[in-house]
Amino acid sequence: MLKLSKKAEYALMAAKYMALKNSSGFSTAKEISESYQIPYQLVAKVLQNLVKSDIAVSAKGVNGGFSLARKANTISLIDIIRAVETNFKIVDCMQANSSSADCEHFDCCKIKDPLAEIQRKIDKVFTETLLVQIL
Amino acid sequence: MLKLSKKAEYALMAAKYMALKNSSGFSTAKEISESYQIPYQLVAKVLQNLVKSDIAVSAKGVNGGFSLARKANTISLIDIIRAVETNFKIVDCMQANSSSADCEHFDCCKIKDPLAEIQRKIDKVFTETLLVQIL
DNA sequence: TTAATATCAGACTAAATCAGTCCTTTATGT
DNA sequence: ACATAAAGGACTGATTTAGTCTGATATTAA
Repeated sequence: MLKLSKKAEYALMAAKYMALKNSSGFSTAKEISESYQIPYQLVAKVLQNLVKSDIAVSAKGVNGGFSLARKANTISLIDIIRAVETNFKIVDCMQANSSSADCEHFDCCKIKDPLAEIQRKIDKVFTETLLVQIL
Repeated sequence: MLKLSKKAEYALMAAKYMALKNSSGFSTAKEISESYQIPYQLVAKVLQNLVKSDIAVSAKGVNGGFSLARKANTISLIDIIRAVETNFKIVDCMQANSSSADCEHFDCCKIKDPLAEIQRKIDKVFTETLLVQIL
């Protein structure tokens, strides 16, 4: 269906929230969750994913929270989405080491190469759009 | 996850099969199913969808089957995909008449407009790729 | 040093979607 | 009539996604 997951949506929203808050300290998961009506646990997970991918930094404890690790004009949407989506591919066989194990049509498939080109173009769209452009 | 459905894959494969067969008569669902190892019932449904969208024509009975309604250089991939996918949108609120009923963040959502632009670019990729280019 | 706050992390459940199957009907050519 | 093949609807099972629950760890402030 070519739909983004909720995790990807929440990641974009959370990144935008932090970018708008600028350098004025940390944003907590609770704060973002309540501002955007996103389930707390979910947005918390997403924020942790952003930290793991070095898009955000975190601080534990009182007055802690999350903030962006870099400026919004150095973060592309594909960075954010890949932080929460392991398999951002239009078909499974686009994966790096895919084989006939991933697709029963692997050998007789006639649309692999054209789809790879489309995949490349879609990646390009998300790569070229920077966080600063969605503020 | 931004993945194409199997139906979309099968539709592209079936369209390609018919295009390659050129004007030399009909292709049956059974024939395509066996050539590409696609479940018969599924590819049959997909072919029916292509007929409904005027991408293919069909003939019942002995010697019947399916063939393309137009030349491969006049059919874009988005035509084929939309024939089998009702909701080809990266987020639900991209739907024509969407409202807060479709998204609990409809009013507080801060990423709708940028995503609409991305949607437009993705549509463009599929619109500009013609069936003839995947043969 | 205790209480409150907030991230970190993994297991788990529920809901939704997708893929595939089954069955019946309708139409066509031999 | 009979074989073939599309049309179409209902249904099931599998997979994926969304969301929840529970507990641990780290930090600050009183």
